[in-house]
Amino acid sequence: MDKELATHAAEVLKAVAHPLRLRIVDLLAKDELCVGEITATLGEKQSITSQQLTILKNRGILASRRDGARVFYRLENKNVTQVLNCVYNHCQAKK
Amino acid sequence: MDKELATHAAEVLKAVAHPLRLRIVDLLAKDELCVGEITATLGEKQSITSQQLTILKNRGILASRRDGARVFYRLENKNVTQVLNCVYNHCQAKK
DNA sequence: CAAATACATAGTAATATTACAATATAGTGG
DNA sequence: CCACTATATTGTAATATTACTATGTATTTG
Repeated sequence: MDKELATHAAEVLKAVAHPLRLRIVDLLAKDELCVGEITATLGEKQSITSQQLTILKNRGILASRRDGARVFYRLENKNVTQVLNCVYNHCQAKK
Repeated sequence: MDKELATHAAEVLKAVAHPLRLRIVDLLAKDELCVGEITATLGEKQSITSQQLTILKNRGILASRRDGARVFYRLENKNVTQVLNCVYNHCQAKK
């Protein structure tokens, strides 16, 4: 297996290998949402949510658009959903 | 999405979110191999390879058995292969 | 038992990640 | 412009990860 591919794949995996980031991606799988909605839905602090949104955006998982005072985030890398489904199926199968 | 599921899924993702660990898992997808073979095939240092094998074993991804002086590692968590295939497909699709 | 081979672990310095509080910036309405 | 809402960023301490060297342990062979 290609070393470069491994490095790239590891970056993608690291990007989502965090409980809050996983929940954010899961939440945005359906529609785009603004930061306030994401924060409220997940019950996390504003600054932490924003921080993790920035990480996901920088790593190409999410994209954002500003609409007035609000910023909406959406899933940019749709393939990530499939990766997560695999992991979820695996986790639930283990129960 | 369940917070607990997110935490568990994140742990699995973190376990494989490392270039060398990904290459190890990929290598062991076919058969079990001993540490020496893994080290030689991947061209990494012995101690680092052993360290990463231990991490993968502790996190339930691999299992091992001793046969004389050698220790063979094998994929214990077969579901991980599917997760990795998703990531690889994604990475290659992006090219 | 001694030497050699195979593997694991300890110690460590550099770096990355995390959660948090505090503050800054952008936009809206009056 | 002012107050308010919405989001982003900064600074920081705690913790985790990484790569590496050196050393330890287990096993086989002579």
